[in-house]
Amino acid sequence: MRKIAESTVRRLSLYLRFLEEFEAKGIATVSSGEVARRGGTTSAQVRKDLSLFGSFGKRGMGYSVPELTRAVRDILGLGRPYVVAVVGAGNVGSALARYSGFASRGFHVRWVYDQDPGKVGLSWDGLRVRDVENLESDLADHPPDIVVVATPEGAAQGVADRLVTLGVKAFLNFAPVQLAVPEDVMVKNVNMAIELETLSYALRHR
Amino acid sequence: MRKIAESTVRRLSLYLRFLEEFEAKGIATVSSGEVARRGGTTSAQVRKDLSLFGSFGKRGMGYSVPELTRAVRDILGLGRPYVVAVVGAGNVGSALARYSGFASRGFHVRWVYDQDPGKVGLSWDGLRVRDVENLESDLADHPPDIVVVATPEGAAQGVADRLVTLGVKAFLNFAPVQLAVPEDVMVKNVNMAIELETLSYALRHR
DNA sequence: GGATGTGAATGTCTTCACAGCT
DNA sequence: AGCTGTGAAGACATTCACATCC
Repeated sequence: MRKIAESTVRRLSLYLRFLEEFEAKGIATVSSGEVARRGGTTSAQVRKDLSLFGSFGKRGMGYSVPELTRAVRDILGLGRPYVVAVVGAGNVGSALARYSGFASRGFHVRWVYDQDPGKVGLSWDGLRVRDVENLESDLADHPPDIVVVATPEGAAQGVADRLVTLGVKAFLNFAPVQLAVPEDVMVKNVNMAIELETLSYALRHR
Repeated sequence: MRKIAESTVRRLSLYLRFLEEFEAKGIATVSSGEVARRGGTTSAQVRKDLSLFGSFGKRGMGYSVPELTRAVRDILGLGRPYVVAVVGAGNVGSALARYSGFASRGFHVRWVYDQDPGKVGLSWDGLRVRDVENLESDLADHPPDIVVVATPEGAAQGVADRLVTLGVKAFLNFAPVQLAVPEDVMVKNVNMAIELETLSYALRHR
């Protein structure tokens, strides 16, 4: 399949949320315009995004909500569950591990790690915080699909290196460092400082 | 000033982090190539990003770290402090209110609100959680520069409306809804589902 | 009639490549 | 010689507009 822009994937993920709402309300069909209005974009954009993956609508009719929902879920790879590990049981790790929105989309946090003996052994919603020493023994056989890195800055690269060795192919990185990983490993960075600074930039320049 | 792409602003914010590290290490000058390598981009991109705002380097020499750091901080609007309020004292709100990285960049969380009487009155690192009823009486005279919306989905729009009325011009929205606000109000959305789903998309399509 | 799907046109961002300073 | 600053070229993304089909 042809290369798809990340912006397209992000919009599909956004549309999916609306589609799930429509489905929950029992709405049978939607037009590209309705999805667009909800998502703050244009009907042409919605149609183009979808058309990159196939023809899901009926001319004159719009899209069947259940069919399109299933199609988008499938495009996004949500047709199967993902095992997630969180490394770093600080503020961020704690919030993520407890966040129920993850599981409802098929992302199951099965492991939480920390280095601090004061945190190891604590139980969060039935999930025990384990010593980061156990990474290899726990995960060597079945590496998680996705690892959330929520360690302090200094520990992130070392943890990532160990997990890459174990075969982890996708990281969601909250540590404010650029992780160095092999070509075939994906890293998605989330950085609150950047989000706030785009706001401060905008506040200043208007 | 000409319109600057958000991607440029995000990169500048990233460069700033590296510049601050270089400055802390006492490094006097950097080239665009050094910043680029650190940030996973190209030297031409770094020079172009900076040139949109002025000429900060010396040909043949590179950029003075202290001068460039100051310039980028200024571009991003970080020359002054920002008062931040957090609405919603759940997992996300709690993590953000306690996150020390905010204050070090000049973003000072001065207010935390929740609706739940069980949370109101709790003290987090010296910051008392207040009842969301008090929004107007607390903030009418001096609305915060930025409000972090970390409420449940259903409460977000109502809270945003009240804050817009109070004069708030910038929101960082963690609630998974598209907030409707006037033209001159900025909303930056942060949505973990989207981040995870760009990863699941990538895991599926390779 | 009404909404999709899609080439073509437009707009935006990134990369190239080199003149111009130090 | 080395590195910046920047027009020009190229790549990429969005919007337009309309033929096509239900």
